[in-house]
Amino acid sequence: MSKYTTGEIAKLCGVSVRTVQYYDDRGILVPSELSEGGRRLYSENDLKRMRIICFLREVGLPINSISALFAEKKPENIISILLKQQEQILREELSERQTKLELIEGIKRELKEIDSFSVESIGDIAHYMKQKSNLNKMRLAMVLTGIPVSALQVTSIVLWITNGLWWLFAVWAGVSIFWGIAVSIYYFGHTAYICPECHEIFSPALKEAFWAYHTPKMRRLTCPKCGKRSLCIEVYQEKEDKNNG
Amino acid sequence: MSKYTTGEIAKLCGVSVRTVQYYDDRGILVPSELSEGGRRLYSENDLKRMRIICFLREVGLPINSISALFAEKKPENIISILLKQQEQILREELSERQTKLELIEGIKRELKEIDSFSVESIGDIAHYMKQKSNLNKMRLAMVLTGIPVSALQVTSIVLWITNGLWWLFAVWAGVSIFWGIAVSIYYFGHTAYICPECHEIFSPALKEAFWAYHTPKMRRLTCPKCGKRSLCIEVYQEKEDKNNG
DNA sequence: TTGCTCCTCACGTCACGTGAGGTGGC
DNA sequence: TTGCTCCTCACGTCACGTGAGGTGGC
Repeated sequence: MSKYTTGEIAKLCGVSVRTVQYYDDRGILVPSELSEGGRRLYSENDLKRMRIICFLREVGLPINSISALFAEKKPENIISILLKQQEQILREELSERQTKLELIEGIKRELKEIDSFSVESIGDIAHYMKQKSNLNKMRLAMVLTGIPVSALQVTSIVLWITNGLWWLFAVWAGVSIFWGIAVSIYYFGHTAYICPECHEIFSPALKEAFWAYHTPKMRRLTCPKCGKRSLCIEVYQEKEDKNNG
Repeated sequence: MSKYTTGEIAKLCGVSVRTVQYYDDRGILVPSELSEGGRRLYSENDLKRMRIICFLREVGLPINSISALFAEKKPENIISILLKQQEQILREELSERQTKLELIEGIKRELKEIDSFSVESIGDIAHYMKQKSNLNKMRLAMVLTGIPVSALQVTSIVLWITNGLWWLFAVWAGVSIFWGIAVSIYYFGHTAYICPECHEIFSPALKEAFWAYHTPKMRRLTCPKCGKRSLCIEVYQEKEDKNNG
């Protein structure tokens, strides 16, 4: 019977000597023999067991589970459960990394759009990205409520031209003005802006915000804290009573 | 100026109190004030900094990197590098989990095909799976070398029927017999079999293996160790001089 | 005798979680 | 006075890596 030393086992299984020693400490691969000098000697069966251990480790099973597996009288019963659990864990870890990657992708996109960026602006963008879905939901809701108003507009114009029905157009005018005011109040009540200079989050006066130059993501506003006028990132604001005096 | 306690900061950022304290220990978020009783008091700016830290942690950046980032005079220079590195790391971790998942998928498939399985058979299957690509490469090579032989066969038969050219068929017979012997020797020289009973890996005698009943993955052979005749898994064998006596 | 391998401590890793035992603040 | 929050140690996690200082085996 050929016997293997620690180093030989390590080389055959592609791990470090320390790992083989560690598996002895943890009791999952105790050498079947010790030399007079106290050195570990592994048998052919030990090598096979080590190969099994290495495979289970490659799959990601923790040593405790491997230990439990070998302690079991009928390991067949437990192995498939362990593998299923491990599969579940791996899937979760996968989607976790996916999320992190998407966060990085997101911030890289946003950083490209900003010319002067500081570390603080990362905080701003992070805030913006977290509230992004809320913001998008609100915008979608606004567009959806706008559909009947637009439909009324088209109908009223068509009927005015074809049938001379002027009063429907007048109704549309009334409704659309009311709708516009309501939507504006709602919208600016639920959005806030981040000053790129001092990173203050503020809600502008309705009339300033309404007429201000803006892009889909930003609006040129005057920061109430630093007083500078610049393009501010729009973010969603949770409705909460303000207690800043 | 409103001041936040440890617990408030923790709640606002969705982390534990211990985490806030830990960030103080690590020096990435030192409270701007302490109460007389020695309690941490955080300012509005501290909260913003904490939000940045939390975002960077969510992305997976280690605390050392965050610390380095804040220590930098021009953090803009370093942040994009850090994010790129992190992206790289995440991609590697992703493919690592992918590999582990594929290993589990593989072993689950193999386990289904075996009726009586023990933990040792997992070692066998792991061995088989590792050598699988080698085995497939060899089989492909054999098929490819077989193509000219088959082509010769078809040609010779066609010419025999249409032109009465019998000698080409004779040539084919000679070549194909030679090819068959050569391939068999090569094939069985590079494959081994695992006994499902005692998990011994052995190379059978050529003539037994050649005639034995087999499936694409297994062959019914007699194990030289335990003497039992059973369906053995075929594995690839690295060519190496054997020194077992 | 000289390399090489192996041995046993024992600390370090990473970002906290989890008590223990004590105290501040409403 | 009573809960509640917060404080500081300090150990535990997980699978080894990495010396240090010493020794076995060819």
